[in-house]
Amino acid sequence: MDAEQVRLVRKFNRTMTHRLGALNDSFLNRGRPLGEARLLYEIGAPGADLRELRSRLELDSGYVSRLVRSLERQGLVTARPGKNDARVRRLTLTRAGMQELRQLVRLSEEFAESILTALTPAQQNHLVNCMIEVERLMSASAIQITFEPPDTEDARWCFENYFRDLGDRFGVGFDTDQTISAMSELLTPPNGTFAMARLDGRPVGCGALSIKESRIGEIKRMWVAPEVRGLGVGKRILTMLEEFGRDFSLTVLRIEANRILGEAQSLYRSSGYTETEPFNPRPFVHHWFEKKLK
Amino acid sequence: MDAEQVRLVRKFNRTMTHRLGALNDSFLNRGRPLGEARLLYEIGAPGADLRELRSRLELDSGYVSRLVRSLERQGLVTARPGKNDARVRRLTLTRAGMQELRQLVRLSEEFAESILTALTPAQQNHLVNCMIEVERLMSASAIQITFEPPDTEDARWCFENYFRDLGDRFGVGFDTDQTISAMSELLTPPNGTFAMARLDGRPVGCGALSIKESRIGEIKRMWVAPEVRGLGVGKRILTMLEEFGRDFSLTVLRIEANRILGEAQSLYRSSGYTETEPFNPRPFVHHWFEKKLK
DNA sequence: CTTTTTATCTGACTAATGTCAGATAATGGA
DNA sequence: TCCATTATCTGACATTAGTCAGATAAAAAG
Repeated sequence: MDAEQVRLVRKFNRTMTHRLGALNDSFLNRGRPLGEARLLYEIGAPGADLRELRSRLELDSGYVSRLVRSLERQGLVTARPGKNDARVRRLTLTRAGMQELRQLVRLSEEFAESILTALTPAQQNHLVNCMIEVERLMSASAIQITFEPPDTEDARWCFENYFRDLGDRFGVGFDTDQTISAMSELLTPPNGTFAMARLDGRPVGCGALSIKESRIGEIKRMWVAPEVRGLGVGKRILTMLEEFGRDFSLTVLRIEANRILGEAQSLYRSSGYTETEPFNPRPFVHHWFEKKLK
Repeated sequence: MDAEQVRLVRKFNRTMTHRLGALNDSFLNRGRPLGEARLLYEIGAPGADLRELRSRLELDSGYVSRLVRSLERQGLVTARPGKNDARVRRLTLTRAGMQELRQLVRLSEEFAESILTALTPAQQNHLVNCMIEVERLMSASAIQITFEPPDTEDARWCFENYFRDLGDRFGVGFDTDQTISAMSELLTPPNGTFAMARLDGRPVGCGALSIKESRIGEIKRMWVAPEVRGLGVGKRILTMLEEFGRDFSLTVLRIEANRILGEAQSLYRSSGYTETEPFNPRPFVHHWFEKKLK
């Protein structure tokens, strides 16, 4: 690891902590405790479930409870039992709460503007582009990949995106609902497995492995969200699936690929997969890869 | 102001606050209150004056006093009266304190490394370059320019840099000491003024105006630190000096410039200065500018 | 040699932030 | 129906963070 680069990243972290700390203290902290302001901000215009806020902000349930109570007393938030599940409290902003939120948003906008106005238009553009790159590249390290059950709402969301992407590229609609539900058992051990990539809890990619005849696994449904493509997420998912394959003593992994997804093909090739005979001719599949596991 | 750009800057602020907040909470906060850890980190290997820490971290003197006391009790820091000024307490880390500091540095390095290792070498390079740009461009809005007395240590430091820059470009040494001390009175109202640009308290630029014969001011010692060049600091200093000139009913401002500093010349031209006859022929001066104040 | 300023310390507070162990009620599954 | 689980609430704490008004001593100014 290049020590100079590490130094520069640390420097960046320090100055950003300093600058953004100043932001949070002076802009969001207007007469109201920071915790309350943050909560108000996170509830936002569409409202939110208390449960969700707790996990998003990683706060103690008792603490959140009291914060919400305080916001209620100030007439900024209303809490009512959820429709589907009466245990989960649904929080929405009152009219006064919306007013406050707009105030907070305004302050945060002013801060952003104060950064931009100091620059020429060309510099503004350059700054924003660099920010986008920093965000994108830094997110790579925050992406976590874990094995998960394939029948959650998030998994379903990934599958839908996977099929939509396919459909977009081929100009064909895929009948997702049927395909998705049929899969759930096949993608659970010992029949197979399902890996999901998450960024701050939000799904941003997935991949599945289903075990066919003895010792042969088939990798499918590899999908990576557009905003994190090029960050090596696909490769990491593939590696996890291969490890699972080894643990289950598989000897060969196969992948189908189509003509259009060139990135996918080069991922497979660079991961040691070699093109073989069609092992399972199907529509929209033009290439067949396999790799022997050691 | 472009709303989309403002949105992107806000998004950047949010994700960075989130990511770096996680860093501060989980990495730097190892069994010790964050305040103490920060202080330890700021004292650092070379030690620091308590006074300096107070202003750098913007903390209440009572609060710092107690934090230091706590660190002393833990055997991490020793405080002794300063050599030059026995009021100013000099803080140094004990052996155990150094150990702790190394621990903190190590954690922060690990965090930086975890960001980099997720990327390919080319991406690492790109990320670091983007970070540098973001830091640089964001610092523009944090630079504050104020009128200050010209005989402080910081002013002196700026002057030395100014003369060093000149000397470097002409391959000549300037006798700074004599020139600097003689100036102090000329650059204080009503004889003139002195403006200093600061970034987080650190001087990063200066400019002076001295009032000559009736109604004529001469601008001199315009200097901008290399790391913030191109951010419009020179222009802002110039504008401040012009405002001062108007307040003192000056009608004309003059500037001398030399052949080599092309950036300076274009700054003057773009600020409405026009080239005139030599009003004060001197070595190393090749261009004379003036501007009528309205 | 006074007087003022500066740097720090101390005591007395307050508010914010957070933690933990039950209590309570809705839900889901056996 | 009964039981375990889940989501939240409540009370009782503890710690952290921060403020403010003097007190004290060294240094600088007059």
